[in-house]
Amino acid sequence: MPNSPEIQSDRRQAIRQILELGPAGTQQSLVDALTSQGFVATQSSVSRDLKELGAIKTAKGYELPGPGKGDEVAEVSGFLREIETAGPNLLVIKTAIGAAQRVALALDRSGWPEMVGNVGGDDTVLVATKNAAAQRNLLAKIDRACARG
Amino acid sequence: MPNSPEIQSDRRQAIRQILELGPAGTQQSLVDALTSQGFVATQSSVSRDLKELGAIKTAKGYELPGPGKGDEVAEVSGFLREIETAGPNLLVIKTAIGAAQRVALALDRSGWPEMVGNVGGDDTVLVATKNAAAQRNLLAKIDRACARG
DNA sequence: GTCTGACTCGCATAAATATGCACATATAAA
DNA sequence: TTTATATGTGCATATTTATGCGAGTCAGAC
Repeated sequence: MPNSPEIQSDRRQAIRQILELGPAGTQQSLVDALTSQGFVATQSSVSRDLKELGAIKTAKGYELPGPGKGDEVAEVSGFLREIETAGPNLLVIKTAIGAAQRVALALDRSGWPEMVGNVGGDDTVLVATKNAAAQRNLLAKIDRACARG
Repeated sequence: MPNSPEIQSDRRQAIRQILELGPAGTQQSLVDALTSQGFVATQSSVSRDLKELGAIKTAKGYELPGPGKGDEVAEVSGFLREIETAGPNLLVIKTAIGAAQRVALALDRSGWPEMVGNVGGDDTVLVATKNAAAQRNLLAKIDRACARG
């Protein structure tokens, strides 16, 4: 029983909030917490959500990386000029002259899993992604990072 | 077949070095890497080592938190005056006057798993640990952090 | 309307991780 | 030395997490 895309994003927002309060020991505990908030989800979905949110597992449980993860990209957002897809698994990012290396480095450090690798030239960065879905996600994430930066 | 404590610490050092090079996807891959370096270990031990090292699991695999984790404690090391054990699971930390709160906060943020909780007074912090082993480890970690700070 | 393609999800299960237990060694005490 | 206590380990397994697959839903094309 698939949900509307909205429900998914609401659920992920809820997970964010729960993790703000403190680490979640197991995915099951997150499922329970979500349930008590009226969300319906299984461990499977939570597993996928956590990956998508970029959560990390520490000795205490799941946590969201503090601000500073992904912010590397926000910091260079001023250099970005244009982003286009090229085929199903390549992004072409045009940057300010000479800024491509810096942008490429920031992307590397972001730790975003949909990115397989990238190369920075002078004013262009090529980003390889696993597939079209990853390509789409990554594009969305970069957009979001820019909105913040 | 238990090992001398030295082997354990060497192995953990080796794990540190391996993780410096890049994230390890699974614990088994770490076991293999260790084996090829002449260390004998099973997944069980690696699991325990990773917890002890404070490793985190990201979408890419196991990583060591960059410098900055545990450094919270290093930053307040100047306020520390004396550390003593009290029973098998309590540490009593004497600090500079008025600094106990700040030290307690730093300890909280360190994320060290052997710490169950702590309370800061004016010049004294009480730290509760699960047991004697955790007490010893924590003491060692604080010492190490101070050496750096 | 039907079709098609992209997407999300749960189920079942594969894969990975954590841990209780027993034993071997080390360490300390007597 | 002998004895007692503590620690580290592997094995076996419990627990937890990830994922292949099929079903359900939606949007857009026709």
